[in-house]
Amino acid sequence: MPVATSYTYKYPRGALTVDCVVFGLDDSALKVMLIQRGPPPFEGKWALPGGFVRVDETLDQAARRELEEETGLRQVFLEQLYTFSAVDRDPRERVVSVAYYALINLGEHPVQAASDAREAAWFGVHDVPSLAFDHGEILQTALDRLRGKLRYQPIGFELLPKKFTLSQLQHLYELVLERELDKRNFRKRVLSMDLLIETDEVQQDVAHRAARLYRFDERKYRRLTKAGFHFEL
Amino acid sequence: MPVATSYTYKYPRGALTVDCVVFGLDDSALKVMLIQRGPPPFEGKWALPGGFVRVDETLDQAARRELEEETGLRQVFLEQLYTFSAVDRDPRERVVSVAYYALINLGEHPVQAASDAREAAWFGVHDVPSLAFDHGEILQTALDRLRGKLRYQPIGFELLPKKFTLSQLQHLYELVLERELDKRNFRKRVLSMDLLIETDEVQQDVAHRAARLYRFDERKYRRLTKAGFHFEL
DNA sequence: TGACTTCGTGTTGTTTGTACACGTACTATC
DNA sequence: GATAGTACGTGTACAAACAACACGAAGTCA
Repeated sequence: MPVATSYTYKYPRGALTVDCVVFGLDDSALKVMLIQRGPPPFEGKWALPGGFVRVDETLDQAARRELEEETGLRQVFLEQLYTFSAVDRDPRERVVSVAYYALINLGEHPVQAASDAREAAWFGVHDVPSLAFDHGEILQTALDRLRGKLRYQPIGFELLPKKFTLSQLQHLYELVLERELDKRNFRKRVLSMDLLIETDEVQQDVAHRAARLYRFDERKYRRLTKAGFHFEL
Repeated sequence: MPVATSYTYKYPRGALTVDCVVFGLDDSALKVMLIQRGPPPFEGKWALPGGFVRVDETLDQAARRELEEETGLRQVFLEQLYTFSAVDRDPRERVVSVAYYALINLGEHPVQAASDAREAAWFGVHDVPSLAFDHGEILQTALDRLRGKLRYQPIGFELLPKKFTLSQLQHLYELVLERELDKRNFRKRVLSMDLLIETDEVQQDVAHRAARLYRFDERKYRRLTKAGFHFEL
């Protein structure tokens, strides 16, 4: 550890943080993970997980580090969203924040209690309390981005288990896009892209006829993408 | 002016800059504006216009200020692109840069010589020299974004004069998307959106039959957008 | 007046999108 | 073991959108 206890610059510098909007899919709703703040400002309020960027790490690294420190999540889909810079967005001092969004499957990524004992919880995206800082605006931006991207990039699969049924996939699209889709037409389109691998397994433990499980063929998708293929649902 | 000559913090802080990718449309090609660097590092190399963010301004404000200072451009279309944060992207010290892209019409926005005497020039986007810092990567990201957005947002009009011909519009799409479009089909689609206002003027000073001039109906576009309309070309 | 350039316009065949219903497989309960 | 309940998996027909394609008219210039 360096002994230095302060750093001096010729001009004032704002601080730089990352904030993560973590989306998860419950069987019934699209959820977002929030953390209850300990220290002021906004003590006790809910906020997005995030924190200060260190001087020797990239923003992606910072986002992944904070995500793991505060929620235990590792190796998730994570993408930069937007950089927020309102001068008074943090009441303490100037803070610019680079927002990220992450997509995880709730079943395969149980969220551990945060290591520093702050409480983490899932909220339905249409049922979040008032948030600290400008995190409400960040969340709204993330939702818009997710809705936009879902149509023309295969990011929805990040919200599902590796093996999933076509009904689960359709349900996910209906939840995010907020409109109903026709079952037969949806299946026709999805399968016509030829990017799903039909496994020989079916759903377990359901109280009705079990549906077939599929996997997303990511290798094939990447191959096709390089050849100019354009995903769209 | 404050008397203080230094600012001290408990932890080291990187600097924050903005960089602008300014696209302009010449009659024959899509161009990008570059500035020749004076001081080291990368002295004499071409780079994107940009500079340090002040502690009391937003990123948008910083981008507009730098754009005006270095190129004289004001009141242009400007949108945040991405934030670049490779630890060694600036050899002097840690610098995180928020990239913006701007779209201007070359005829209506002649670029003045930069006030601080650095040279500014336009380059065809496929004909740029090796750039300072990671500006080559930033430019490539901006090009990808422009190509992607052109399809589903009416940003192309920013590159044209207020009154333009359908051929100019088509030409722009062909230049950016890098493929030929069918004239009759293009016109049919554009006009069917009913967002262009036919003026009673025609092109001037051309050595052939003059084409009719149109204007983009931005008010109507905004109105329709609020009602759920989705632009697509 | 003739040569040259760009403008502006419709139709047809093909592909894609959309609307729509029912028998089957399996589980749980009585 | 019969029955009720639930979600699964499938095809067709009509409408709309897309793609391919050519030529006469308007205007300038020499």
